[in-house]
Amino acid sequence: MPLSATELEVLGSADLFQGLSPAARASIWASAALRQVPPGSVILNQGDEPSQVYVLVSGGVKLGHLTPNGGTIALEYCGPGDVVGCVAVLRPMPYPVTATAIETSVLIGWSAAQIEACFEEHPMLLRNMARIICARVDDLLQRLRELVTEPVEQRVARTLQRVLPVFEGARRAGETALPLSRQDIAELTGSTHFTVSRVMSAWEQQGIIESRRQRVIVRNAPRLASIAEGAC
Amino acid sequence: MPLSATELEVLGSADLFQGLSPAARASIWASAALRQVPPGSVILNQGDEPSQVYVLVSGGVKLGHLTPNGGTIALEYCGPGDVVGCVAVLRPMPYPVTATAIETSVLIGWSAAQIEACFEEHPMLLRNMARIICARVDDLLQRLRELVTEPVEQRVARTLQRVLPVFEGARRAGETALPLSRQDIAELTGSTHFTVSRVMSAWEQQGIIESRRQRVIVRNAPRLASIAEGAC
DNA sequence: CGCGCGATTGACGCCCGTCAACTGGGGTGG
DNA sequence: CCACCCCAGTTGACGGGCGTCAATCGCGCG
Repeated sequence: MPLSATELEVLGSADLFQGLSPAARASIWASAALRQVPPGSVILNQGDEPSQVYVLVSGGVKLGHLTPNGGTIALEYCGPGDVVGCVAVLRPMPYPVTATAIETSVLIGWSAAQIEACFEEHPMLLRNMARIICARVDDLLQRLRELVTEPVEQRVARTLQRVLPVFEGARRAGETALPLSRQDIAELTGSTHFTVSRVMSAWEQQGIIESRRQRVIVRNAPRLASIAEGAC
Repeated sequence: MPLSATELEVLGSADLFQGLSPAARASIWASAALRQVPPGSVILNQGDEPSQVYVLVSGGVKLGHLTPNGGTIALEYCGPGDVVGCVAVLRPMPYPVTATAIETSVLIGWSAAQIEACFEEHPMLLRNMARIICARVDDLLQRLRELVTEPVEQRVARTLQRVLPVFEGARRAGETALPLSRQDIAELTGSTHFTVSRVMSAWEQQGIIESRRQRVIVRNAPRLASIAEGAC
């Protein structure tokens, strides 16, 4: 199955392939396998030996870390162009997260050996991969800081801000319905769906957001931003 | 100033240089500058533009992240062989942490341009760097999980366990005095020195640890491990 | 249309952060 | 060599944020 023009455009603007010549890109993409998955399916599983790296072409993927006591910590919601499984292929250790499709998604993937070969042939690919992982370090560090220093309300506000661009497709601002349950947001903030519900109920009364079952619409983004920055 | 035999041995077993030929190592080390710093001096500062990467040859370095409200989160205590500043050189963003010497330390360092040249000539160096950053991702992820799911006492136990090997030089087990104040441990656990003091007072009464001013000695490591694992 | 599951709301309590006061060990200067 | 003083550590009191549990509601998919 060949990629469509819009899919190729997505790949072309993906961080992983920046600075590579068209020829290099073509060669790298040629060795990839295409995979389409339905919503809810698991793409790779925490604890498994790393075998594949993917770049998301279309759809959406949730990265979650399972805790020993049955809870889960949501790490990131990925959109088109994002890399999935990047931390694992660079070293022989089990995947630290589980990746689940939240909608019908198309990915292109490489086996560990294939991506290895690409690294050898195109050093820039490895550079890009390293940079992407550095971005993840920054993100985790920020999350750690927020968890230690900020109350739940502020973290929820930050989370909504952070997730918004992922789901904004061609939508206009103020009209994007985030497909997130209270539980999803709790996992993103390191909290519980009870506390999240209380926070969001208060916001809805103030007109900052609007919410239906499993859906959140941000109505007053500036106000949300000020809460995220700590203005009470 | 040339490196001593023991210093060369430390560098040789550093993760960053694994898989490189003696010739490659010599070439990489030749382009490095040696730097010696007294205790308490700042090696690189959070927010500065990244200019240097270092490998710690001897001594000890603390990596801390400063929060907007004046607090600090301790990320890691580095020992000989560890890389300092690795996340920053791979991309043009300010250092996310401040590195401070906790004792007289010797480091070898490269400028961004120099390390760049080494990457080009020795791809394995970049591979190793990427792997080291992946290890940091794992560490941050684990810290995040602990912060969300575990009470302070458990996190303090984990912290002592984690920091012990850094300070164990040629010491025998059960005799290593960790040079950490209550405040230091609080910053490592995302807590306060009050709570840490309470936890450690209880432990001292049970003979698990012994403590003096700015010093902690683990007397009953197995017991500490069981607390770290959540056995109350 | 009915049922299942996500959301809401209240009650309760505990962990731990905050503030204040006190103690004592050890380094420094006289 | 002693005395002073600074700062890390200790301990108690207090309160609030938020996790936990239980009960109920009601949207929306099948």
